[in-house]
Order: sequence, then structure tokens, then C-alpha cells
Amino acid sequence: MEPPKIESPDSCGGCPAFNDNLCRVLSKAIVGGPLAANVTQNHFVEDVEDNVAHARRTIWREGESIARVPVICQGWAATAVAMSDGRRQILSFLLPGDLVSAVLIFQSVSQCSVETITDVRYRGFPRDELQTAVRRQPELFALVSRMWGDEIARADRLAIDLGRRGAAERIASLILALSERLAQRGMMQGQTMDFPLRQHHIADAVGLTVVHVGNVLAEFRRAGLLKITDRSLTLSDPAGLHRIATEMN
Amino acid sequence: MEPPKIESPDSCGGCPAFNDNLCRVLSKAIVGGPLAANVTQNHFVEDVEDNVAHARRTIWREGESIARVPVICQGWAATAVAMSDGRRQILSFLLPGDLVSAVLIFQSVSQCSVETITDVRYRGFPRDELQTAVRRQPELFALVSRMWGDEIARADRLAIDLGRRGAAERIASLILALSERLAQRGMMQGQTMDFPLRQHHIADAVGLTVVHVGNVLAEFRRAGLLKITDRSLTLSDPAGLHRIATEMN
DNA sequence: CGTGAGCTTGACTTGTTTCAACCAACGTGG
DNA sequence: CCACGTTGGTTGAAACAAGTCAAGCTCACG
Repeated sequence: MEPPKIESPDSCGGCPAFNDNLCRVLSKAIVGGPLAANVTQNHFVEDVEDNVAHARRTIWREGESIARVPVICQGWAATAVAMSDGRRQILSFLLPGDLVSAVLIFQSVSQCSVETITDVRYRGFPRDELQTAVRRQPELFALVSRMWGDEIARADRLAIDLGRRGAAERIASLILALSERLAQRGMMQGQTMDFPLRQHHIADAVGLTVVHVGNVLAEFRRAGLLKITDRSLTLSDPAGLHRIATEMN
Repeated sequence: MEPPKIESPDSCGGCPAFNDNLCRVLSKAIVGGPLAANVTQNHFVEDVEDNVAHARRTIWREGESIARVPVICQGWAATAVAMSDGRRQILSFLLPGDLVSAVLIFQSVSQCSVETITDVRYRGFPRDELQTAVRRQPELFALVSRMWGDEIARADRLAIDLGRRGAAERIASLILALSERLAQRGMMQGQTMDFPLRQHHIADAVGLTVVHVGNVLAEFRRAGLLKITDRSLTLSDPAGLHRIATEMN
């Protein structure tokens, strides 16, 4: 089998997750330096594991112990929970630079499974060192507590979407949220973005069936709101999408 | 207007939230004593505010700043978010002994509004003292990080419920979850519990309409699963309810 | 060339909402 | 003390949103 098509693990220079993000901060934190100091371009640190995984693999399962605190460097992944009867709910999509979950800094057992969407490269930070770094460095502590708040906010927003919004509303806001997160990372080319998600990913994320998601997307396409071709998505009418995502109903 | 019908603020002895819980730990933490030490029955601490609120009031609104870290002592409350068009989603029910949200230890602005269901008594812990206590006391730090994990787990479970479960399933598991939380606090009388929730609370919590919730509850009643009379609920057939909450569909 | 994963479309079913009417309990003010 | 408005609950009929089932299509891959 071919190896995943991703960059060499030890070159962080071109990593979109590099600039001003977690991966850098954590590396620095573990080395023990002050948070604010500049970091060299290649911030490879001893004792930080590098890993790669193929697309469509489950890296960790619900309840499994995760040895190191994982950060996504390249590719897309998702956290999900599965029910005994096959129903699934995707809780979050993980993009380059994302910590899988801040909870994993403090506990090793994962509450949900993590699966790759594309080929993925990720790094594992040693938990103990990270914990003591968090305890000792007030700024890192503040960062982590902010990430905690964000994580809860994300989960709550998902609950609102699923509980109180219609299908089109949910799908539109998912797409917009993803485009914003990609934009923050400098991963948008104008209004166009890489879009490796299959319809079943969207369905599992917004709590609908694949068929219905397909219908809604076809509707969006017909209305000239977006174009999806060849694993890439273009927002033809972001304002229109935004209108659907928010003020609808 | 009459004052809320609740116990005197400074008697914590009879408080169901007292034993082995947060309120006690936090009081102790602020005083600076070691976590494991025994606490006197009346653990009133200087600089901890006591408050009361009437039923059906909004105590804090989304985005408002909350001066002190609030813990519920008596009564039921809920955290919720409202949308511009009137739709609401309840994110969690707060029972005696619950911290409104662990996020509030680190930031003062609330992401969701907090409203009372019954008359409520709550205490406000000074944020700064609490923060330094968390930083200094490893056991308190561990407690808070555990609470953090629990909070995210709760939010994720809600998302799964709303995204992937049917109406009966959601309502049954809400009722069971509440009964378990009350049991932990010694607030169940056999299979009977205080149940101050209106149908609209349940509806907003499980993402359904009031009418539909009413129908499902009537169904449960007809099937002999539970009885609701006079603001109290009896689980006539907990096993049956549990079956509906989990293995259905 | 065959196979399987992913997408599209249509017909039909089910679950949930909406609208509406009605009832009971309760608190309030005249 | 009664009349009345309000809040909460129940029920039924009709409208609508989403799910299910099924068929066919493309494309990548071995």
C-alpha cells in the first residue's frame, strides 16, 4: 500500500498550522522557554512524536487510552461517537493546527473516536510535560482555559443547531463555519476551499440522512449559492448562504 | 411580593448540596486550608455571597458579565440560549450543588443565559481567589479539570441526543438522567422525585415542540412507565423507560 | 472488466410541527 | 368573594419536513 501523500514529518516550515498556533506554543512550552519568545522556523522538539495516518481510518476509538496529546498538522479528521445500531454523530471536524481535544491534556481516555478524512499528519505531545507546563506558565494556563471555553462553546453551538434549526440552516452554517476556520489558517483560495468531506460526513455532522443532505446541497447548487466539484467547494454567494444559515424561518 | 420560599441563606447544614460537593470544597479552598481536611457543618465563609432568586426569572443573560462564580444551593435552574426568532435551546439543568459552568472560573462573561425554574438560592465565589486556589492546589486543579471533562461530555451527549435520537428516546433519557442526578444528591424518595419542569422546559431541552412533548408524555403515562402529578414524578417502570431511552429504533 | 463507494433522483412513509379549540388551576384586582 | 386573565396542559386535524427504499449513474481502483 502506498504511504499517505503528505509532506515530510519534520518540516514544519510550510505547515499551515505553524504560524502563531498551538503546535508552536506547545513545542515551546515543553522546551520550557517563555511563551512570548520567537520560535525558530523548524520547531522540531525532542520527545514530540510525529505520525501519519491514511484517509478513512479510525485512529482512536471511544474509551481507548491516547498516549500523547495529539495535534493535527496536515489533513482533515473528525471526532465522532457511534451508537450500537450504527447511528453516528460527528462532534467536530479537525483541521490543521487543531488540538483533538483540550480534555486530552488532563485525561488520556478519549470520550469519542477520532477518524481521518484525508491522509493526516499529527504530532503527539507528552502529557506529563504538558501538564506541568500548563501549571507553571500562567500564559499557557490562560491559553488552555480559553481553549476549554471555546470547546464548550462549539459543543453548545452544535446542540443548538441540532435542536432548533432546519436542514438547510444547519448545512449552510456548517459550510460557512468550515470556510471561516480555513480562512483563519490561510487555506482559502479566494472563495474556493478544499472540501474533502463526503456527503455522509456532512450527514453525520448535522444529524440528517445522506439522501436529504444530497437534496439540500443540490438545492443550494441550483440556487447558485455554491459549487462543489472535484473535492473543492466554491462559495458563489456567501451572503446568500449566510442568510440561510441565520435568519431563515 | 413575597420572598422566595427557601431556607435561610446561612444554614448550609440541611443543604442537599453540602455533603462532599463543590460548595464545600470551594469554601475550603478559598479559606486556604488543605482540601482533604474535614469541614465544619456550617461552612459559611467570608467573601462568599449568598443570593436568592424567584422562580421563572432570568438571572444572567447571554454575554453578560457575572461578577462571582455561581453555585446553586437550592432549587432548579437552567442554562439556555435564545435565538432572535424566539426559538430556545436549554443546554443544561442546574440542580443543588452544581456549578453553573466551570468556564466561569476563568472567564466572567457567560455564553448562555441562566434562568430559574423554581425559587433558587445560590452562592457567588470570588473569581480571583478561586483561580489562584486552583493554580496552587493540585487536588482542586484535578477536580476542576475533571469537571471540565464532564461538562464537555454533557454537551456532547446532548448533541448526540438531538442529532440522532427520536422524540421518545430523548425524553426518556432526559428524565432518567435527572433522576440519577437527584439520586446522587439523596433527593429521590424511592422512585419519586420533585419535578418542577413545565412541558416547555422539556421541549426546549430536547429540541421538540411543547405539543409533541405532551403527546409523548401522555404515551408514557398510558404505557404505565411514569406518573406525573402535582409537580412530582414517579418512575413506575424505570426498566421500561431505560429500554426506550437506549435500545429503541 | 468487474466491483464498490459515492452521488442523484423519484415515490412513498413516518415523525414532527402547526394551528386551533378547549379545560383546569391559580393569582389578582375589583 | 367572585370575575377574569394567565399559565400550563390535553386533544385532534391538517401541513410539512425528513426518512426510507429503490434504481440508476459515474468514477476510481484493482
